[in-house]
Amino acid sequence: MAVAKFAEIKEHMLTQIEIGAWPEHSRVPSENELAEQFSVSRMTARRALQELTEQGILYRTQGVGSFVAALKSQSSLLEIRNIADEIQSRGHSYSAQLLQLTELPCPAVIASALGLKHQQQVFFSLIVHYEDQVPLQLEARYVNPQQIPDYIQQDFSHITPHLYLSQVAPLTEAEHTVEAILPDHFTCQHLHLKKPEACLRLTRRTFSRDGAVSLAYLTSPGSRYRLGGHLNFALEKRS
Amino acid sequence: MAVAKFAEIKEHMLTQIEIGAWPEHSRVPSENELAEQFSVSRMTARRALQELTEQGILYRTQGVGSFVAALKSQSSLLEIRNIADEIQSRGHSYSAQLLQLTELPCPAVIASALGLKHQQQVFFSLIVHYEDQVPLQLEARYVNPQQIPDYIQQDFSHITPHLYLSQVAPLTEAEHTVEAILPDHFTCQHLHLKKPEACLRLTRRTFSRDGAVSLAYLTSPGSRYRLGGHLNFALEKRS
DNA sequence: CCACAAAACTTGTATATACAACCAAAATCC
DNA sequence: GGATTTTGGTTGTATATACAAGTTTTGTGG
Repeated sequence: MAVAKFAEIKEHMLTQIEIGAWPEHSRVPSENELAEQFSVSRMTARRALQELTEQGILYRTQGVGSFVAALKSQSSLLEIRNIADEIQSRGHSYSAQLLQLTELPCPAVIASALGLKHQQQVFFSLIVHYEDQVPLQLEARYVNPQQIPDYIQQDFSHITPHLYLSQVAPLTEAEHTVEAILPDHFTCQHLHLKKPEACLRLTRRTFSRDGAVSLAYLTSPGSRYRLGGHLNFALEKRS
Repeated sequence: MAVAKFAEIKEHMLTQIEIGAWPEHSRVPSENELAEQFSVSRMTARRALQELTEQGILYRTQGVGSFVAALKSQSSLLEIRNIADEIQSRGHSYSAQLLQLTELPCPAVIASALGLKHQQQVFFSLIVHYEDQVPLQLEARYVNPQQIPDYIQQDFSHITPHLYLSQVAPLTEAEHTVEAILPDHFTCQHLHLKKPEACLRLTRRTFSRDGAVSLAYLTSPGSRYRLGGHLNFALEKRS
């Protein structure tokens, strides 16, 4: 089977929603109707409806029917984005300046976060990301050399570390913490802040199947950046 | 059927994982084995495995088997928590002080966020949350009176607005933005800050089936609070 | 011993069927 | 007209079966 039938049905339904043929809160065909239209069993049609529901694209009520969910929840998950994409999608120009790309002995905090031994060598990169020539984010990143041995050979003026890493080592998870801090002198300098102002610091630890890959500290001035737009957390509870 | 069979199987498997009987990356019973153990059809056993996989608790490989996923991804989603629970789960004492609970004409920003008309009446509450007598968060909340007409009659010294709202109007979505700000004088006062320091401001808009329910501004000092612990964003991409 | 084939087992997809639970609208009764 | 019951449609759960697709183990032939 080239492509699964339930996937074809999903495709079709997504298209209908995207082109506006099925507006928000409108009713979509029932399981039986879809089954007949696509000449499949009800269970197969059901699977398409089911998965779209899990993705938050439909909602269903027993005894009533299936409906198109509000679009605002759409872009939803998957917000581990590349800052370059993020800036460009706002229609602004992106550039970056590489300040450091070295190998250094691992500080204790980093070692425990990456599952390395203290003083073991670790890759370190320091980059400033600019939006329209204004510094938007200072990225300090530690990378596990056991998992990404070629990290230090990359040209990070053309590709962001995050994009490179996600190409080389498919992420399985990412762990975040967000803090509000007053930046030190060094950070202020690179972010072109005349005096310290409240900054967001996003700490991001990424994992692949084989363990922790990298630990990044992403610091952005509060006046220039905010996190989210819509960070949609899932509300699903374990059943 | 009191409780669905597939749910019982999930329960059993979750227990085994939680008590450590099935460690990380260990193999769990196959579809056929589960089907026999629980005297159900393979399709029912499959559903249990399937849903646990979608929740990130298992991972499966065709032709190989099903395995327990790494625990670090566990607590994961569902981080729309009650601040009272959050504090108490850290073993600290929680208390709250209600500063205001009124009805007022809707500012334009709030109106558009809640889908109300400008100057229409809206409920407003202002609360300080304390952890061990130290102010941890200032909560300013606007509530849609069309959806929650009884909001203003509640006793928020015994129940947090968020908990009350989630009981009355089941959330379907929540939208967040996170900013770093320097608080104004008023906020400093209520958070017992002698001088302004970097604060996290989480803006949370919640929705139920019928639209926007409430808009909350949650401000916490950066020195006392950080967001996440582990905000695990899902990496699932639409198929 | 090694290479290859076959078997056994796993998950993935699909079907046909049955009944339960739920809801809304239509029909009926009073 | 209004309350009640019936009916038909919808989603939810469960089963038995079949075959496809992938991996590992076993067996066989050389």
